[in-house]
Amino acid sequence: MSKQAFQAAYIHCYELIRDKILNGELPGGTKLVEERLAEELGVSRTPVRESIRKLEQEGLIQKKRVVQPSVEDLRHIFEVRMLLEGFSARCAASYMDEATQEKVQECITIAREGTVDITMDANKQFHDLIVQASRNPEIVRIIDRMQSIIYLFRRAVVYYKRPFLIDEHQHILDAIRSHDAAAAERLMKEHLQADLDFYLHLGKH
Amino acid sequence: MSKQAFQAAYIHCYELIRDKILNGELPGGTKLVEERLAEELGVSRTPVRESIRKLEQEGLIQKKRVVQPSVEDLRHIFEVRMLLEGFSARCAASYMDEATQEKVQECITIAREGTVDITMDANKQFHDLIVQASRNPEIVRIIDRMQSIIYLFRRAVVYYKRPFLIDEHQHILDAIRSHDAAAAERLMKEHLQADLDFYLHLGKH
DNA sequence: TTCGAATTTTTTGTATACATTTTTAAAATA
DNA sequence: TATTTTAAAAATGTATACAAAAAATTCGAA
Repeated sequence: MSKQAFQAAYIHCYELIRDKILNGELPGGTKLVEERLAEELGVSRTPVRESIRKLEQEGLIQKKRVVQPSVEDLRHIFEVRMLLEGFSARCAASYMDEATQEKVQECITIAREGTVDITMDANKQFHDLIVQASRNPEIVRIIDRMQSIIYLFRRAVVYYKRPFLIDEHQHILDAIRSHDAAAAERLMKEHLQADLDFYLHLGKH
Repeated sequence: MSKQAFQAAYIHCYELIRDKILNGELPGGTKLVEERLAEELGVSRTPVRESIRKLEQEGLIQKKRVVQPSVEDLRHIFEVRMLLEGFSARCAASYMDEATQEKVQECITIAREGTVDITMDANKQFHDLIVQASRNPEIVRIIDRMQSIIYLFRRAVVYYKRPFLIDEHQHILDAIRSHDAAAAERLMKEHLQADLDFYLHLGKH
């Protein structure tokens, strides 16, 4: 049996609650009551409490309520993404090894043909690999922390099949492969801006 | 009596433990034992536990031990600072109103003549005001989260009286005042790089 | 001695009870 | 009816007890 067969309850709770938020089972605005969740998950309030605190730190919960990110929130997050992921793309153009470039290419290929879920995963992986090329754990952590909210957003984008999204990914990779740092950064920023614009436009309906 | 006269114990604990870490009473590497801290602070383990979790999220504690940031950690943090504070300085050149510019000027003036503690506060305030000019709460939050580790660092820098530090602040403000966004960003990045270099050089002794 | 198994001690994780605070609902007054 | 007061309930914060896990120590054998 694996050494990790047993998982502390509070970690398990954290993941369960997080998933409930991300898949919409706990929609934005819902008040999280410790006792109710405890009963639902079959544990005491203690681990639930810790989970909620952690989710609060991550920004998915605010004042015991599930966050419903506003358009402004999204703008702010994307501003940070453009800075940090743009920088990461620039690094990738200098540092990323061939094997990783191959993996990035696979993400693009898979995303072209997969189901919605597979495409979402592949697109996330695409960004993750580039962020990791920054070789800066702080940057990785910051982007990771925003991931949850980005996730809620990305779901909508892929669901509506934003045109050119995957082509843009390909262009970014091409720039990285030809070690054109300035182009990689610029293309990444434009790509994120397009994502954001598309999303904001959707909100108009 | 004010409505906030009473403070939840876990908030109080958080602040006390945090201060103990920042002022060196709990030096890097120290193992934090819930029960001992609880006794020391005169509360039960419950609020202490929550405080530790929060400090873990903030990066001041890792695996129950007080973090001792490595040179690499510092490099990574400063890379992020250069990106985000550089951007903020750029924004400041466009958006910062005159009243705030005045406040920034005061920070510089105070820092020139104050004691070590006053100078530290003023320098922190200088950076805070510029970060706020980004008008992006995400950026403010990220920088704030790094503040604790930055604080430990800044203490050393001011203690050893890095030359030109305040002059550089003045140059940045001048660029902001003349609405030269590119210069503001460049000067801020150079300033942070100089800070980092100075610190790394100190470490060589 | 040195290594490793076994045991003790320490520390953490969880449940539960109770106190305090906040929220909600109800009643009473203008 | 609207608004404030008061009472009720619900929810959170805290302490404490116990169980499980991790760490430290002891002991014996090579």
